Amino acid sequence: MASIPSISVTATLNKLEPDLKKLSPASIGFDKSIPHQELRCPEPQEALSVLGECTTIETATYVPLLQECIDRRSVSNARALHAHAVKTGADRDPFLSTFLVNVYAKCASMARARALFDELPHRNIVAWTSMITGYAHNSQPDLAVSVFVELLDSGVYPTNYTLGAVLSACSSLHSLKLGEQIHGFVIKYRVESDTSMGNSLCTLYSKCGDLESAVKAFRRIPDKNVISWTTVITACGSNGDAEMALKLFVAMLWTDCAPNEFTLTSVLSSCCVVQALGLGEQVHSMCVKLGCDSSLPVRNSIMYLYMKCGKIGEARRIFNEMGTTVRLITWNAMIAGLAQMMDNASDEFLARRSGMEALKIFLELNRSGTKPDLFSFSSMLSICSRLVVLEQGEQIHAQTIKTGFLSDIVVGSALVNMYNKCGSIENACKAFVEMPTRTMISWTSMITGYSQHGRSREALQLFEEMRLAGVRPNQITFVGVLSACSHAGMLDEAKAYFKMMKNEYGIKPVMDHYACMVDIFVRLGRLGEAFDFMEGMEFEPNEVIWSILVAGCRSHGNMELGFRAAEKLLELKPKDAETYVLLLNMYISAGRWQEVSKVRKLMKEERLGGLKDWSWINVKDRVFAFRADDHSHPQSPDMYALLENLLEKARGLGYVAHGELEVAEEEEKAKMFGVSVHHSERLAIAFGLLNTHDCAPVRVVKNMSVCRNCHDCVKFVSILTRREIIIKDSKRLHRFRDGRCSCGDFGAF
DNA sequence: CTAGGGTTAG
Repeated sequence: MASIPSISVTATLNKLEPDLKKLSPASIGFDKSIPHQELRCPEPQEALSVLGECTTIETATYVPLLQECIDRRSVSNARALHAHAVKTGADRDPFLSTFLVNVYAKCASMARARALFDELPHRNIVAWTSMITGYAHNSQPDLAVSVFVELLDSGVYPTNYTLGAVLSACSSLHSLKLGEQIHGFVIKYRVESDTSMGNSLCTLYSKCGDLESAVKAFRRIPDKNVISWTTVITACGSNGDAEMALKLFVAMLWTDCAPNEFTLTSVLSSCCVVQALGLGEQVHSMCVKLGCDSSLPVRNSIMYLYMKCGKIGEARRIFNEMGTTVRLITWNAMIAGLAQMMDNASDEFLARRSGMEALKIFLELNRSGTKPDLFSFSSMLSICSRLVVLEQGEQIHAQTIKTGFLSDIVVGSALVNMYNKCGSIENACKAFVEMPTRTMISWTSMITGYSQHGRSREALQLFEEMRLAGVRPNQITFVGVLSACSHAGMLDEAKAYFKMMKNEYGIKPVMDHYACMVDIFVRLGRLGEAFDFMEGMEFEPNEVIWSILVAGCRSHGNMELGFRAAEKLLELKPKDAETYVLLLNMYISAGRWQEVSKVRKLMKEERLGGLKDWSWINVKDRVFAFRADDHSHPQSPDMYALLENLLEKARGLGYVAHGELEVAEEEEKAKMFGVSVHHSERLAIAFGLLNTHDCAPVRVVKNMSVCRNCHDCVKFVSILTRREIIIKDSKRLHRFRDGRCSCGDFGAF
């Protein structure tokens, strides 16, 4: 076999491109696929009329007719032919009766296959194998295995075909233990060198999550075919090693083995993971050259690739071209792609645009008469949680109840998450409790929810319950646990959990865990210890950690450490405009003008000039966007009047505006004209208060962090209006109630 | 009587 290049991923990808460009169907010796011929299948009566009234019919006459039944999956025709064979006595031929078992199995009629199998006077190995294959292919892998056990008990020897069928059952059961025992049989019966055996073993280990053994099984196949290559490429892709998948694909191209639509689909999905648009485009053109682009899975993968790489227009074009062949999975890929884009979006505008597009597509999907499934629902719930649109989320919740998909674990977890992210922890809790089964992910989701709502005690209690239930936490669970500790300033607990994570669960701490720990030290004002703790990190701290330190040093008045952290932060050249504002504010308040101009210059270099403050609010299915000091909405006079009125009352209750420095460009303008500043969230809140009923919570999304003044101000507004106000800003969720915020006042700088 | 592909949650 061709050797696999062992160079770094990006280098490999760059090197791959010229090679791929040279590719053409001829260069890899690919036969143009033969057009699929229309199958002509006679109705039962017609089939019987072919046989006529003749009573001495040989097996050979039935076989082609039964073959057509298999191709058409026609149980009724098979039954008619079977009945006819019984009448003529042809079914006494062991070959025909065995074939009939296989026909029923292939037509997914396992009950009939079993009945016939049980009546067979001589069960040969082919009949046994047909039964096992049948169960394995008809989502009854457990029955497949028990038939295999029956076979062993009856003293029959399995063949490579039989073992392949059992292995496939073990794969769908994800049972490594069982599979390894079958692997033992493979060695015992000396069928290791059989290509299909190797392929089945590769699939087994891949499905059981043992990538190393899967690759080993592949390497041991002496004559590798397309299926071997496709299997190993898929194995890498589905076990989190997309780079290896792509390397293997290139290695494959150096052999005589041509890729087919299965291979290309798998390769495209790996391109999606590493967002290799350039490579993906070449694979796309290869699909066209090889005539594989009409395959639905290939098309879906291509569309999903463009989606994931942010080419919505291109994806839409492919989607529209698919016209009437659009199936549910295509809709789902579109929605999932948009959800992904939302997560990868560099700014809130792009994220919102993708999310709103997904809502639109989901509406189209429902109107098309197609029934959404668990994939659609879980993606949509994740989109609703990101957009903080509770009403739409509730509608989807209702739809999941009606369609019965609520009992799905993934949908259930997504629902818990949606309620949490929309600020409704009570409903999240209800959804969590009502789940028929809880996985690690549902526990994690709820723990994180409590933590984000500032309910640290409940978060930690739930974590202990999870452990008691015997569910193993992962990295993300511990992020939730540690951030719960940091919210409540529980340093000792945090240290203990950090240790537990490493020692008891063998989980390596990542950046997020360190960020939580540093955050605790900073909250408690123990800045020196925060620096000491960072010494123990196995990697360089990132901009998030440094900005926590800068902000902490600033609020605790430790300027010396603050400047040190700031220098480090500047070296990293963060991509986030808000971080620069943090630095600017610090340098301005210290009168360090040299650094101020340095930061300004960096911002220009990084093209982070304009900081635009925006907030969004959903009212009755419509989205309203506001900027700072926005006067564009017809209701503006009422909104400003309401705000001034509330501010007046708030001052009476003790609200004082801090002398914060203002840097956003709107504010600079406002200062020049000597007008007061109303940040966008205030306007969105005012609009929400005016346009929703008396006790409805107001939910606002903001593209920047809430400033300290607004944060204080909203607290008073929540008292004065007796309303719950939820703001999701660029950093965290704030839920204001009765003058208090769930963030514990540590979320605003 | 075999073997392989597309969409989901924290």
